[in-house]
Amino acid sequence: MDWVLHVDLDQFIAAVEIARHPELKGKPVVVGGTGDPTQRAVVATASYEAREFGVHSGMPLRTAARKCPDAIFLPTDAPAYEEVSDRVMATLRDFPVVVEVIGWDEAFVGARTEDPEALAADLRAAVAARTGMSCSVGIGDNKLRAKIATGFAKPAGVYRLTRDNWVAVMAGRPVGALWGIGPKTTKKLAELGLATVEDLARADPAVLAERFGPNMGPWYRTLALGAGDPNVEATPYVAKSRSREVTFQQNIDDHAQVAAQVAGLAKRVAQDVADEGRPAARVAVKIRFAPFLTHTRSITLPAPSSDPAEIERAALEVLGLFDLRKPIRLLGVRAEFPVTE
DNA sequence: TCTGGGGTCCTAGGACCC
DNA sequence: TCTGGGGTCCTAGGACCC
Repeated sequence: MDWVLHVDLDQFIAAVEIARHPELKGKPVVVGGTGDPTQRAVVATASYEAREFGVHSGMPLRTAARKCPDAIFLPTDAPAYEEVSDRVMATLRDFPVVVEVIGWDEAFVGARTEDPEALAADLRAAVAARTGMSCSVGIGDNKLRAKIATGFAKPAGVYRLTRDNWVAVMAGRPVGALWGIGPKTTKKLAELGLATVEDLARADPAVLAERFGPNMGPWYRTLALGAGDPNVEATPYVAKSRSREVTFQQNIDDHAQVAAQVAGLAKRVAQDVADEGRPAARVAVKIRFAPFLTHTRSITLPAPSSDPAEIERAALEVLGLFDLRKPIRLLGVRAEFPVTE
């Protein structure tokens, strides 16, 4: 029968660093930003040893340094991770399966087999042999179940989650265990008295629609039932937008400096748009004011354009829509491609 | 715990048109 | 006078994910 496997590399970024610095093996390693834990940046990945101290992805480096003072801090090196990631994905594609890449360190694998555990073991062995990377594999009858199964497989394991064991495994777990329900939605669901997956599965779709909208509300309930997309597709990724943003180590408030930064980001975005070979239809500017207030303004271009001068001009026009009296900690520029193409 | 960078999708209100 | 109903586009913001 048809299966969805979710392959997820274990502590991927830290694993790449440890592979090329073997002396780090067994030590708490934290990768993020420039590797300077006094800077404004967050943890990209922490090794399992660092996680023992409560360090996790997304945590400010400063906080990580406080929790784990002996950790080794390393800068993020995207090209190195991309190179290893490409080799992992190529390894998966060597199997008679469909591979859908969903990030540097994970992919869905669609396969027709009578023994998905054997396939998972073969994938794990091939990835380890070809790249030195350890991965975990979730087996499911759709993407949602496969993805959640991986959490139970980690580290370096395999786990199967299907309609047969969904209720037994998931019913009592908090709604946040579902892929697509984060902290904010968890809180709102709790206000409706819905804390567990079973609570959500039994909830009235009309009540959920009232609270979360006509699509999202009922969709949350289908997540709780374990419903998901069973189709794995190898179709290449087509970007809908390209963006660049920068957080300043010290807030800026000089208008000329702000305009220069926006122009610089616009130039980088314009290059990305040119590389894409498709014109942009909209240009947006994002500003995060101190302490942490984020606003976005955007305009539709008179006509889709790949012209760097036009994209820069549009970004500066959008910048003019903001009230710039507060200090700024982040600036971003985004170009969006036309919806229909 | 003073909170990156790069994305996606959904919601909702107002404009504008018939 | 104080008023419909639907459709689409534009824009801002929220939430989530890796």
